[in-house]
Amino acid sequence: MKTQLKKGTLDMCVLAVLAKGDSYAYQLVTQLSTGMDISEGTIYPLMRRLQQEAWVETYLVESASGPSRKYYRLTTAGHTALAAMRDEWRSFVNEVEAVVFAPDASGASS
Amino acid sequence: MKTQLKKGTLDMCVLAVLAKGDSYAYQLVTQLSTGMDISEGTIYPLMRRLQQEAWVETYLVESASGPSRKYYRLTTAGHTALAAMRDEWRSFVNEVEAVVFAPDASGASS
DNA sequence: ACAAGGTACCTTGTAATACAAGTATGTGAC
DNA sequence: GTCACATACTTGTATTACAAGGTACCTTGT
Repeated sequence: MKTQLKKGTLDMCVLAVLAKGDSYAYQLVTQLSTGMDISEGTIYPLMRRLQQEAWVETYLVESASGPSRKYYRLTTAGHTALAAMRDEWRSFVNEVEAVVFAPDASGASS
Repeated sequence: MKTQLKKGTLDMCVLAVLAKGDSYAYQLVTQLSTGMDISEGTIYPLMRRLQQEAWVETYLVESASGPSRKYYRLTTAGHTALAAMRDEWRSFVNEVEAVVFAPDASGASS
């Protein structure tokens, strides 16, 4: 999958997944890897950014099958940010498609 | 407009505009700046990339109002690449929206 | 007890790309 | 002669995704 297209969308995707329920980084990689394809080297810096923006907060939970898991929970600001990102994403997609799938572009035989 | 979202889409947008008719960089900036917002510092390196991929070819046309214009014309390979990009864009949007606008995400209580 | 393998965390360094700011040249207006 | 505009181009900076590596915990086999 094209790396460049993902730029700026992964934070929105992660926030959207967290909106459905708390999770931890390793699991997010697993969940999002079906389809979106995100890797560990990406998620950890990303989670730190989200936390620095105060969009998520963390708590530790012990695991029976490995080290403690650091769960992330969406804050109120996180929900707000997610909503804004969804809007921005929608407008962006509309603008791109207005250019790329313009009525005149390919179909007509002129 | 969010810079990061544009990553990887501008080349597709430029190819799509060129599919409707030849143009030169300065004009592309003007056209795409209504909506997409692309800047000169972006377009010139981008055009060179497109040319290196052999997706566009150039020819010079003298202008009565300034330096000669370097027009870009889509090659056959360029049309093919544009079609592939459109497909990839569509799948990408679908995958993102499957995550971000998932049925379960925001509406339900509980 | 020890090795192996999966879970889970995190940190480098690298590549791609968009942009602001600057350089240069031609043309016409004042 | 200077100013503004059209047009081409360059350089340096920021953001981000990723591969590759490293640490630590826990279970299972031997």
